[in-house]
Amino acid sequence: MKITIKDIARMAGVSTATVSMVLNNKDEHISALTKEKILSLAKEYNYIPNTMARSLVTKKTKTIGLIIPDIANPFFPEIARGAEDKANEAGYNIIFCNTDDNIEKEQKYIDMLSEKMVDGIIFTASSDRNNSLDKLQRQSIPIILLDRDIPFKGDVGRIVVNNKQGTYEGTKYLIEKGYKLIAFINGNIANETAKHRLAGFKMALQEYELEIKAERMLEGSFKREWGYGAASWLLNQEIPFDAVVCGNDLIAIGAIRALKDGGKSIPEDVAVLGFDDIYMSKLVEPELSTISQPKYEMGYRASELLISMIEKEKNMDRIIVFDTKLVIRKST
Amino acid sequence: MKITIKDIARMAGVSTATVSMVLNNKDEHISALTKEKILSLAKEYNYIPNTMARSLVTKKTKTIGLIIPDIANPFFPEIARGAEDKANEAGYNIIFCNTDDNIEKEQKYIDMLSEKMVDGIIFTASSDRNNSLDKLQRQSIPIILLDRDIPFKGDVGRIVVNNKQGTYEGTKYLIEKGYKLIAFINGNIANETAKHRLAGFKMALQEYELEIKAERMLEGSFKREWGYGAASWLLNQEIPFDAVVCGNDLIAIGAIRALKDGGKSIPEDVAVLGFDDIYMSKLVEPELSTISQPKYEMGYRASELLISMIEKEKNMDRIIVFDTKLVIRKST
DNA sequence: ATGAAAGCGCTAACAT
DNA sequence: ATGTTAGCGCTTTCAT
Repeated sequence: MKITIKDIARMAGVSTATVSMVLNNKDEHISALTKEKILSLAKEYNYIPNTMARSLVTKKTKTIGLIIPDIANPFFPEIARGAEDKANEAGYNIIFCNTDDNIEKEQKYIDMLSEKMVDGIIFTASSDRNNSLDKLQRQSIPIILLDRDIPFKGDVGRIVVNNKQGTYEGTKYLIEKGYKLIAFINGNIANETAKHRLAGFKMALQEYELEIKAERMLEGSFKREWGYGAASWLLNQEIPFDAVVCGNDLIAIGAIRALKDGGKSIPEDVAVLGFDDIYMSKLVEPELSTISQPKYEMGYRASELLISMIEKEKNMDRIIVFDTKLVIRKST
Repeated sequence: MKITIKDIARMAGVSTATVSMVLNNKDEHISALTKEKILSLAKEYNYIPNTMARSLVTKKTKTIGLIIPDIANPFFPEIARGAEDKANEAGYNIIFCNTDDNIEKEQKYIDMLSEKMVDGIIFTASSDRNNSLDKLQRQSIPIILLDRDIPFKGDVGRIVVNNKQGTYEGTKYLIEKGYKLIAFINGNIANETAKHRLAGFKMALQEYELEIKAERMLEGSFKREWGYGAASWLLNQEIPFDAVVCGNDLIAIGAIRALKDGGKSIPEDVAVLGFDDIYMSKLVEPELSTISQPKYEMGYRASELLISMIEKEKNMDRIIVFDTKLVIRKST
């Protein structure tokens, strides 16, 4: 049997307005006595405010939506954790949604979230063929585009990492270490991220006047199985290579396995460089060198930016660009 | 500028009641014509129902809370994914919360969730010194206790795995393979889970009349660092052992590393058995044999049970016990 | 087949 | 310092 401000008002012999004010600390002109009375009554009867009722009038729900492809993909848990931590600090809750990069699911979730009147959305968009964003904008729900920087001209916040710079530096490092025949196993190139990573790779080769050979640049998906398949293919085709930079760590982990199965030793015969720095990159053997993204912080800052947009703070940058960090372990 | 049923009612020249009924498919006695009119108006103006207003009267929010220690812990993403998938199928959203096994955070989240009027909560409880559950029960919010089966006499659903049976079978397998000096590196024994896993281990030793030596049973935390430390200690103390079963995979992965650093080869010198079957157990070298829990399904069934409790279905079991499955890979 | 009206629990002017 | 009132957007009897 839930108790409401009405009940408390009756018991305290005051109006609901008074109770509401006290309970929301807008109590400048409330006498200490009634304040006391209300507070103790609230405690005694274990009063729990009904935020739905509040939200209905204030138009704020203190909840934000987090739309990602898949929480079970090792790249996302840390991001989600960062986002949740900041949200929680600021008194917000997070509703999380897994889209599997499927546009219909994205649309459906976006609809659900806007029905739930979330105050804002953090969105890892699968692609830009997506009118959901326009829909959201029309409702003027603040949006943060996270990780995947799709072209969208609306007023959104962006959290991106400098992918091109990342592979550029990683590849450069390899070149300066003396590797000359460097392959690139990419994820799905429909993805902006994949494009930028490839661009950084090429840029480094160009700068050092190394040949950019198509047969050494493979494109597939951001999965371990693809990394395994691609590296095996390179081996089977007897395409010469002494290093391979990978679109992400999962690909790299698959590639390492294929290389080892093919009798290569790492990094002596072939160096392998990953991207992301997921938890398990420290656990494979040899430990994976990788281009690290600050995942936790990306999530954290995404929430932070979103909340500042929600609360209409001025003068903050709408775009935060993170630099990657080259982490050298044992595979290069 | 959001549009409401009131607007639609005005435009269609009908009452809000009629609009509400049509939009909720309670339209048995509504003429096809007005139905049509309302539906097309709703579409044209891109009507989005305000679920807060709805919830205020129906007392249902179609959202459920998921309280776990840490989404960045590799054990939880799959569970969360399973829970979210089922919730989504049934039209529910999930609010997720990370407690770090910290009681204050648990309490705070539980309060937030009950203010948000979630329809139910899936809860991985850190301990039973916790009156939050009573609080929830008083509000008659359905609860599922997931994974950690704390003693609580209220009316809750439970999703548990047969931990004792798991380590029993795993240990038995090791014994039958000929291992005789089996160590056990456990997590924090304050935890019911840890207790049961230890009990299964002992049971197997007993059954085969193997000595249960205290020096071979270590207790720490469910972390990789502890696994490394514990295995190193065993080595340094020159305590004889030819196999080690671990409280979870993270511990096992740490132990493998320590053993390798100590010059042991696995499984020739020492066999290592994990528990959980997290994603990365396939990636370490040698691939980890482990006692597998059906994490995705546990999450999925947790949502399913919770939703059936919310929707007051009868005759379903309030407790679902999952069996573990011994997965033999290369480390044993 | 449709409408009128009450009310969910709360906040926010505006009065007093 | 506190009360009155209206209303947020919706659902749900009960009438008609």
